[in-house]
Amino acid sequence: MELRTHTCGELRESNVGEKVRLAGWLSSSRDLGAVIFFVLRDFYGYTQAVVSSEEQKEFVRSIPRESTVSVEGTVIKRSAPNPDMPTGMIEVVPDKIEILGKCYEQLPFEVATSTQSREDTRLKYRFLDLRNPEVKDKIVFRAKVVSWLRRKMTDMGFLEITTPILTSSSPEGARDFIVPSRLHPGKFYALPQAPQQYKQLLMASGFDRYFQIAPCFRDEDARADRSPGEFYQLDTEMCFATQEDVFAVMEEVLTGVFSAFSDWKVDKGPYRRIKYTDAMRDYGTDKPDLRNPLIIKDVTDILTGKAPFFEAGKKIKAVGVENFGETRKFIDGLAEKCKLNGASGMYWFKMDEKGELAGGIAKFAAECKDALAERLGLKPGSFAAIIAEEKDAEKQAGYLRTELGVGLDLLEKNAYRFCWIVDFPMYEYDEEGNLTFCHNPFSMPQGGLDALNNENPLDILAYQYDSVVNGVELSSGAVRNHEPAIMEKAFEIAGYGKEVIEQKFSALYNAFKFGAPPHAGIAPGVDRIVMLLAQETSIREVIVFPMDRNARDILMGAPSEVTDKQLRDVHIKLDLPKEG
RNA sequence: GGUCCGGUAGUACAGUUGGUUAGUACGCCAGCCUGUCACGCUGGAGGUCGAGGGUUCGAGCCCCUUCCGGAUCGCCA
Repeated sequence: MELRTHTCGELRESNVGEKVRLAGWLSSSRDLGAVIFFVLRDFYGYTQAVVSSEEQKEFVRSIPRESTVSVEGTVIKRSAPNPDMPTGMIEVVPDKIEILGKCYEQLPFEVATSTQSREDTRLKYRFLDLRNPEVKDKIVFRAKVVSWLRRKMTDMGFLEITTPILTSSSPEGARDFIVPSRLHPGKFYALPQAPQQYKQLLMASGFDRYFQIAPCFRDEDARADRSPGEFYQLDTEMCFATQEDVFAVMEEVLTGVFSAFSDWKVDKGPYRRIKYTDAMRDYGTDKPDLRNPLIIKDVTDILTGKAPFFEAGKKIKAVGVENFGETRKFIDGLAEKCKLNGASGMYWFKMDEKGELAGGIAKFAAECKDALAERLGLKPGSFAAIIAEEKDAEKQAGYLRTELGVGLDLLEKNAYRFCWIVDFPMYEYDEEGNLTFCHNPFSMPQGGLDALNNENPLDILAYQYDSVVNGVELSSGAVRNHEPAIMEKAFEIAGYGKEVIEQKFSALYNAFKFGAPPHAGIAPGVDRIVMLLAQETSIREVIVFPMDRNARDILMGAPSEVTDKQLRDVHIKLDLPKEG
């Protein structure tokens, strides 16, 4: 006989009287003395069985929870149904109970409440953690989202092509994971940070519309919304496409997937486009949360010199809030957070019911009350918070804006608000004062070769764009630079000779000499899409076997030492710092 | 790498001003219970209080060092 005739989520009143066989994990048992109810759990659900013979009760009592068990028996109608359970109208009266796989060890946590355990314990016993339906369902959810994205992209005429995992190191961007080569002593593969060059090569080959649910590897530290080591992107690229063509496709895909998997309000395309400089000015970040109604205003012209701490040379930014009813404790807490974030201070005042400035720095600001009131939209009952910094004023004001919006509960509820951040600068100065690519060297500069030749590099914009939803950077993309001459000039400005392009991007550079199509693409982060849709704050909850935040796989014990032979094979001698 | 917070039974946590035998819940073990729904009730076992050092008559608690975990910044073209 087969191991099971039905799953544990399947039986209903209509099955009453049938002989069935179920298999699953012993989820719980309730020993009432004369009878024992026990519940089997599998991927599909729960089903209760009931035993009353002394022999069967003794056996059931001997089975440790979380063992796998099969139950062969008859479906009966329950005398006390459980309406909260899909199978709650019935139960199984076993003829035969068998242990299929015994649970020999004490459980490190209870499956039903696994999420309350420490994360490292959960990760070490991830296979148990995943038995918890609450945990498992997020992985199922992810699978459905990925499946939806695949189907949507395919329906829109994109071809799924997988590209190599063992590839070459690229010089820009994040730290590479490198893999030593056995056949080529002293040489290394690198795991791709993104399939960037491959997909552009596919464009040069004429694969008109490409996509891939692509694994990407970057050896950088983790964040709550950024898994260390590896993550997945919906990587896509289109031939003969403009920025607007990419936006149109992505607006359909992103609005589609967010609508399909959430009941929240979802922006429809065209999304708001916000120039990078405007985003920095109004929101203090290039990933603004548009659910937050607060806008940053520059008040440098009004307040410079009005107080000892508003000396010339500082940029002064302010955020005004109406109907402010919070306590001094809230204000002090806000100031404390701003300082922890690196601000030199946070200044504030209120406008009282008579329209006079009060509290905080009111005595310094009073003389420019009217100008401030107009700029910040202050009314009686309003509050204004101010940041003054020589550098990073935008960033600190952006942090203030977020903390105020969240702290005052001003964010729009149950909504996904999308925007495009466009017109990123092509170049910026690095810490040493050298010109460097602001985003990536593959983007087409606006104005092309002409702009590169004639404009101040810092004024040149790139066809580079990010999609942002609710303050999360969801994807990054660009119209690519497909002209060898423009590439050469773009690299020259950043201080790289032609030989650097030939060395580091030889394949692309070469390909572009043989008739390259204009092309553009983008790559939304799959983990982040799923995280946002699942309303999770930790990205590790939507990854089936996540690494811990130190990029270790506790379950598998990776990274681990290898044998001397393995090292010899790849021509590597370790040079480790001495212990202690 | 910096800053902040934490580490007490298998798990989650409490532990007052430094003071007798370190508690609670769940889990585990034993017993009772005929309709439970994470059943309930009674009893029991289970602790290197992360590690090392110091202060003290006395340390889970105070100090120093160190390890580990979490948050955050740096970093992530």
